[in-house]
Amino acid sequence: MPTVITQEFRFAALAVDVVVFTLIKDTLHVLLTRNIKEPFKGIRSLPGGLVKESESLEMTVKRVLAPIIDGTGMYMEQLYTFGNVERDPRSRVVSVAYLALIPSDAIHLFPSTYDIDWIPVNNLPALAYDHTEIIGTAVTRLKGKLSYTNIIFALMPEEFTLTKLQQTYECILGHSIDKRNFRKKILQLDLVEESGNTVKGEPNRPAQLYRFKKREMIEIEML
Amino acid sequence: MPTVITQEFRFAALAVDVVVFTLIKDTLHVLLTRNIKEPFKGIRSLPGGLVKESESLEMTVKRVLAPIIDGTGMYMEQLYTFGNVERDPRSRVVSVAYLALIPSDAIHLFPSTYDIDWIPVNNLPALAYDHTEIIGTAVTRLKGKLSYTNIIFALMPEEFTLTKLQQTYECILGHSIDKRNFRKKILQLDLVEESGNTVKGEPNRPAQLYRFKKREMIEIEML
DNA sequence: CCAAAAGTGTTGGGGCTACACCCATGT
DNA sequence: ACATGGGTGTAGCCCCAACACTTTTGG
Repeated sequence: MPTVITQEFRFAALAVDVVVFTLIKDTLHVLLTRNIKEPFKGIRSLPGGLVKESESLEMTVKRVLAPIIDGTGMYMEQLYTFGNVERDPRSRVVSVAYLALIPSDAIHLFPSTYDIDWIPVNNLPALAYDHTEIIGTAVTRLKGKLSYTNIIFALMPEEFTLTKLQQTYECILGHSIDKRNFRKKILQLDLVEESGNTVKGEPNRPAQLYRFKKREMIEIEML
Repeated sequence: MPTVITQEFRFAALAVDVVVFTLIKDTLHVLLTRNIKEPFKGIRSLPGGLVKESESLEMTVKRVLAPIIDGTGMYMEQLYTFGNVERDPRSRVVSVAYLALIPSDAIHLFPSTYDIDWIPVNNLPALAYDHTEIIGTAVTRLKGKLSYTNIIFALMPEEFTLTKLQQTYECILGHSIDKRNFRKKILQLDLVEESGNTVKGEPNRPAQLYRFKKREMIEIEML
């Protein structure tokens, strides 16, 4: 690399795009905004923004999300960098995509001038840029991580029933799981503990509530 | 994002750094160059370079490697993007790191004015920038992929013995594997076939040579 | 004939899958 | 009492891990 980096190499803008997933009514949803300016006016896209000179990539992600959702304690990881020459029609923009997960009880959007919504990933409209591809990459990553990490904790509220946990796996993986085997496996892995509380007010036997012992990602053979 | 991307956002240079691994004498080696200019004169670093305006990231990787090694048919994947503000003392440089693998019979370096060598990953010298961290990330990725893909093909020559294949797994994973179980598993996965040739000229029983049926990466439960 | 690495089967145990009924509550 | 989801155990099978000796060649 050259000793001095000339202006010739500062042609690209650097952006982040964030794929925020959550679970709504047993369906995986992604956070989308609607562009208010050309060249994609009216078309939906992922929340994102240009990196500023004094910001790390993670800082940019937090800044971009701050006006939209409460990202406190949110799980976040770098997903992939999309650098095709033609991916942004305005000029060369290289985008570092991030994957973020928030629990289903923290999905409330802040009041905003932006037009922002949760959209089911299985029913996406046409999106700006290469954002359809980015979301596809994110879904693949999430599915993969479900089977060798405890990442699912990042989609669950503080307390939850084992049935709810199982449904979460099922609707992301796209296939059903045997109830007894699932419970044996989860309990044996020793990742959750009873909270002592139960679900009340339903016309059936009240379910035991559980919580994760640790809310940090570890690698472990799951399903 | 703004409609027009002003010069204010074009502060960063974009670079690629490539972690090229190969196997030499049953040890994982990485390709390192020695810097000939400040601020890291004399210090080793990964081969890399600044992305040009008309290049995709992959094109930059190929251009950077072309004078050094024959990368024809080389396996390559994007590894991670390193974007800390202070990672390059000269100015803001965001680097997209790539992981590349080449077979042990294709490691010959092109004659070059650069000072380039294969260095064992377990015995790295101090490196420039955050390149030690990048190599660490690459080793972790490689180990992980060994267990759920057939990626090892990218480190093997066209023909090889099963013992050699096993040794390759062992020295990357860092633990030994039972010979009979290993051979059962590999043959059952149906990834390799006998080439018909045998090793000649050794003072012991000649080993059968095998080749991979397909030299492209697939996901499959390995070890 | 000796040294060196190649090649080959079996057995036991643990984990996964498949499967059906009783329980506790609200109405 | 009934409707609804919660909660539980077992048996067969498959896969994995552990383990040692014979074979083939060159010198």
